[in-house]
Amino acid sequence: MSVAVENFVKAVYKNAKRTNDTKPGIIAKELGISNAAATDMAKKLAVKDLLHYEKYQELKLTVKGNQMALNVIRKHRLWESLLFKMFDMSLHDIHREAELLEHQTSDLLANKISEYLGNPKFDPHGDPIPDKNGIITTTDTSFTLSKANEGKTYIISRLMSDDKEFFDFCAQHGLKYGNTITVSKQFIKNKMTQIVVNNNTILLNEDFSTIIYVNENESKNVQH
Amino acid sequence: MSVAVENFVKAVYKNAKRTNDTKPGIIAKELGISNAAATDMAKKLAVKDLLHYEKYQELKLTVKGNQMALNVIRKHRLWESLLFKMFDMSLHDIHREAELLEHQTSDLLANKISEYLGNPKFDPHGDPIPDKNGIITTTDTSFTLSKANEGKTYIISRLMSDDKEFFDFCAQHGLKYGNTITVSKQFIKNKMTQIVVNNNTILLNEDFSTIIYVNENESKNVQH
DNA sequence: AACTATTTTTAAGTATACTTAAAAATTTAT
DNA sequence: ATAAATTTTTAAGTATACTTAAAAATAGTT
Repeated sequence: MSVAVENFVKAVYKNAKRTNDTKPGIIAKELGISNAAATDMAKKLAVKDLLHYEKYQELKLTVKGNQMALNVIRKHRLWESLLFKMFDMSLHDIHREAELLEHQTSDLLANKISEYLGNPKFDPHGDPIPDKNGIITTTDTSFTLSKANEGKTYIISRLMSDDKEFFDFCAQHGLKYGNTITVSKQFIKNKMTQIVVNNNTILLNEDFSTIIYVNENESKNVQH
Repeated sequence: MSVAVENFVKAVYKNAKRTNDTKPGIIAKELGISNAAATDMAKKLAVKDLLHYEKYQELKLTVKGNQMALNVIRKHRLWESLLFKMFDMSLHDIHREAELLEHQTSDLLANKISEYLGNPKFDPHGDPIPDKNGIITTTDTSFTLSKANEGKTYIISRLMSDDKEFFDFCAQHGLKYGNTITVSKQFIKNKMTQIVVNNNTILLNEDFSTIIYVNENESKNVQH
């Protein structure tokens, strides 16, 4: 299946995880194409039995479409894990490379990469990696920094973003998957979170505190 | 530049290395497209200043086209080197993966891979890897097995093929880049070469003895 | 409930990378 | 040297994945 198809299916999958209003417009915005193109593609994918399409209704992946999305996501996250482990590159660069490589990777190679890495369950962003059957076994106990408690210490479990500026900020301040941070203050009214990382105090606004996910220090979720 | 363009330029480059009759037909055969499509593409690439095109004449890459070809070949051979090192996969499978990955790899990532591998000068087939400026410094002293001397021992330096059957044969008999083999007999009249690998005697016909390249045992070319 | 704004859809058109069929030129063989 | 074979080119057409513009339907607002 083509890159355009895989990306469309992936975008539908990801959107459906977040909202329950997955219509062509949102996907178009996500992929940077026109609404017309998205509607067009949706119709074509319905013919290929990748999603259910009815005029003006929500887009819903079929079982087949779901499998395809999970397979692409698996490859993306495996590539991120491999590149992160092997090379000194920014998470943002790694994400960009994985975005391309994910479409040109055989199942065989994906399995080899997974095996090499010890079949990891999370990528460097903390996102779960579906297994070869598309199954995500991990129960995610993490929550956003904005909901963390003052005075407590946490472990970063996800950096949920594609934004270069965010990753640059993270890299600069030691905000990295697996690292330990302490929440020194929650400014509820102003929606800011103050944290301590590597003995540096940083103030995060809502944009950032809601895309950084953490786990309790003693969490069972730290299996790598 | 698109995958089709990169593959076309690469095919022209490779053909020009072998023959001096690089016309659309040969490229078409190489890429598995029609002659018409090859002529068409040649015209388009001329507009992009990637090759010189004149009706019925040979296709000749411009400096820009040459650079593009070398860049793609570099990425291909780096991927082959990396996959060969990391994973237990057949050379044929590795070749197929590299054929796809080569088009989706930034220069940055290519450099990272090269660095990680210690900037190798040869890939697992023994083919030279252009450096980041497209320069191939290696002087190749290797020759085909068909031209080797009876009784002498050699080191395999290139397996020049894309053919799965050939690679399966190689894998089965220990014919691998860097391995040592002895030529026990040359059947000049019948164009066969008898070799000894791992204490096994194998008879190779012309098809195989002309795509297996070797170096003298004491060669200076064994720099990895 | 009706008007407005937004979204979705349809329709028509574009670029890329092919295809087949036939014409034109070149190459090969006698 | 000329006919036959092959290759190259041109021409017309297709599928994919988009675009813009306008019509149709839905959603939001008062």
